[in-house]
Parts: sequence; C-alpha cells; structure tokens
Amino acid sequence: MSDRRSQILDAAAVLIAEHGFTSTSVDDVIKAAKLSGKSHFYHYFKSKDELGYEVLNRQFERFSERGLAVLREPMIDPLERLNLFIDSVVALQAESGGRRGSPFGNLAAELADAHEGFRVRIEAVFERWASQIRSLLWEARPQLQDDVDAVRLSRFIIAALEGAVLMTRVKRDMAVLEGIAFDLKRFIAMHGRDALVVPVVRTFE
Amino acid sequence: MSDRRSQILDAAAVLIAEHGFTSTSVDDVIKAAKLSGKSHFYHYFKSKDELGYEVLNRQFERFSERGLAVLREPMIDPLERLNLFIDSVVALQAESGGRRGSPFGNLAAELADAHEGFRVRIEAVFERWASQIRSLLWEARPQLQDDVDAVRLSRFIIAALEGAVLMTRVKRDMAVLEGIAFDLKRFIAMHGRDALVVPVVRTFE
DNA sequence: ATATAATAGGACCGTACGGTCCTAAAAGCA
DNA sequence: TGCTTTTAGGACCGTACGGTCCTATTATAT
Repeated sequence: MSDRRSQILDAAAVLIAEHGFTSTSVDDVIKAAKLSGKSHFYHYFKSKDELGYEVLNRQFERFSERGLAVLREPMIDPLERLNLFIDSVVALQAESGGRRGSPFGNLAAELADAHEGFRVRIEAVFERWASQIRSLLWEARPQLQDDVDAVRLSRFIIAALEGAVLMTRVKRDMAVLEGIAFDLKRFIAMHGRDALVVPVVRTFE
Repeated sequence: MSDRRSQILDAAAVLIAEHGFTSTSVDDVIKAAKLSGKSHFYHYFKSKDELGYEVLNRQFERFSERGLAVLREPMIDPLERLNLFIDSVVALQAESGGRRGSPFGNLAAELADAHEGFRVRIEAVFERWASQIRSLLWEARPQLQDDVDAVRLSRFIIAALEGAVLMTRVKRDMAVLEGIAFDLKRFIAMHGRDALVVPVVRTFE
C-alpha cells in the first residue's frame, strides 16, 4: 500500500471523525492530504464512497489492535480484561475530551438509513466486535452464572458504550461516560458466579 | 398555530426521521407538505435550521406525552412505571421494525459536532428526559438501596436505550432492542432494596 | 371595504459538490 | 533507453441546495 494512500486515508479519517462523512467533501480531503487536485485523489480512489469504506475498515483495524486487543490477553483474568477494555474506551474518549465519539456509532446514525453500503459494513463491524466479547465470555464461563446469555450480554455492553459515548459527546462531559462505565462494570460483575444473585425481572401485580 | 405550519412540521419530522436533517432538503419538505413553492415555505419559517429546531421541539413534546407520560402515573408503582416506560420504547421502535431509531440520538450523532445550535438543543432534550427519570427514582427511594445514584442511573438508562436503538437500526433486528431492554430491567431491579446483592466492582488480585 | 395574511408559481443567484477530462512534468523501474 | 506510475494543475459539467425576489390571486378578519 502506497504511502500516499495511507496519508489520504488518515486525513480523511480525522475529517470524517470531526464532521461526519456527508459534511466532509473530497476537496476537504485533498486539502488536508496536500494533494495537487481532484485527479490526484481519483488516481487512488474510484469514488468518495470507496474512500469512506476504507476509512471505516481502517478504523476497525485500529480499534481491534488498540482497544479490542486487551480482550485477548491470555495472561489476564477474562472478566478483568473486560474491565480493562471498558477503561480503554474511556481513556480513548478522554483524549478528545469526549468530543470525538465512536467512529462506528457516528457513521451508523448518519448513514444507516440513507446508505445501504455503509449500513452493512457497520453491521459487520458491530458483529465482529460482539464476537470478540462473546469469545471472552465463553472463556470466562467457569466464573459466570450458568444462565448467562453471551449474545445478549455482548450486545448490551456495546450498546451501553455506544450510547454513553454519544451522550458524552452531546453533553461535552467525560463524567457521563465515566459514570456509565462504572455502572456497566457493576452490571457485568452481577453475572459472576460469586455474585449473590439478583432477582429476575420483577413483576408487580 | 396555523394548520399549515403543523402540516409542514409533521412532514418534515417524517423526512428527517427517515433520512436525517442534512439529507432532507427544503424542496423535499415542500413536496411532502404540498406547498406551492419556496416562498410558501419561507412564509412560515425563516430558515431550514429554524424548521429543524421546531421539529426537534415537537418530537420531544410528543415523546413526553406519549412515552415519558407513564413515568408520571401516580397510581402505579414507580419501578413498575420504569419497566413500562422501557416497554413503550420497545413498542415504539417495533412500529417501524426498528428502522426509525431515536429522533434525538440520530440528530445528536449527525449534528453534535457540526452544528452548535442543534447540539445545545439536543443536550437540553436529554437533560429533560433524565430529569423525569430522576424524579421517578426519588419517588421510588423507599424501595431502592440507599446508595443509588439517581443522576448516574438515569444517564445509564438513557444511554443504554439510545445505544440499543442505534444498534437495532443498524442490524435491522428488533431482537437486539428486546434483549437490551430485558437486561436493562434486570440492572434496574438490582438496585432494589430487596435485591440481595451485588458485588461492588470487583478487584482482581 | 380595506388591510393583512395565506396561497400560488416561477425566475433567479451563488455556492458547493462529486466526478470527468486533458495536458504535462517528474520519478521509478525495466 | 523506454515504459509506467505518480504528481501537478486546471477547465469543465451537471446537479443540488438554501435562499431571495417578484407578481398575482384568494381568504380572512376588522
């Protein structure tokens, strides 16, 4: 992969993270990546959409290496890894003061309805993410209660984090994310075999 | 408030819910509301942004009457009201097969960075929403553990729902929302005075 | 009856955008 | 040396968009 291509993808990633995909014009990308003009850009990418797809791919790869990686650390207790992962999400958002948001969630909300090509790719991202959490939960099985539903729990974790990051961005306040991260850890701990249980969903007559 | 104005706001609400604010053009709104032309539209609204603000306002009012209302029902047990509210969110999404998403979360993700005017208005929406949940939690105080943090819990509930709705929209699968709603209810139940329970966040060696 | 607001419809403007095309100079490689 | 890729830069096109302006006609309320 050529140097120039990476440069373009990096520049585009920043712009898209800051302003969204639709609001980022090809000319903006050209300026940010210091290209000579449109033809220079279209020498590397066949369309703006293709650029977007590749940026999304890269974002997930980065996230997989830098964030999700801890989920696979074999020397650490699985449930502890999950806590560390949640902490890493908080830390990542802290870098931008909670202003950046999730590169996946942002695109999802922006394009899920309008652009099928993006929708399926974002769906795949969430699925791969969920799948890594499921593996971890499977590994943590001996420490978990028998009736833990890994599919449901993995989705819950992702939804809570995505929602938290979104609210944090709107309120411009990291405390929102920190609080939710704290509660999310408690919710996970509640599934431990040693957690003295927990009522099933209560019914009020 | 004139009839025509409402008509325009309703049409715009649908379009914005379907395609987002940016992707909804004034001409689209004109066509959907069967106006005669641009001047007809600008007779009622001074700009597209103003239209957007009013639509957002209306969406929250509707949500407050139709969704949040149950939180205030004085004859029902407070915690049960919370469960009913969560069910109503699920039911509302079910109407569109989970495709609609949250009118607030969608706008938030689309415009939080790009458009300060919307950002502050969306922030206000989340705040009003959280405040209603906080009131309910205060009312439910006798049934809750003493250390329940209403601010934190109310944010958690909103974040989980917003994240759930977003993921559901991406996956086009109501089961996602249903599962998360189920877990969310369990999490809330965990704060009950009668819940035996529950480890504080675990520390590993 | 008269003023005001609502409806109708079209011309127009400036700007931005994604994308194409064309020419030509450097750079890299065989 | 030649051939291909990369860089450079500009002209151009069609379309879409938010917004303004202008002219009329029809309702509505005072």
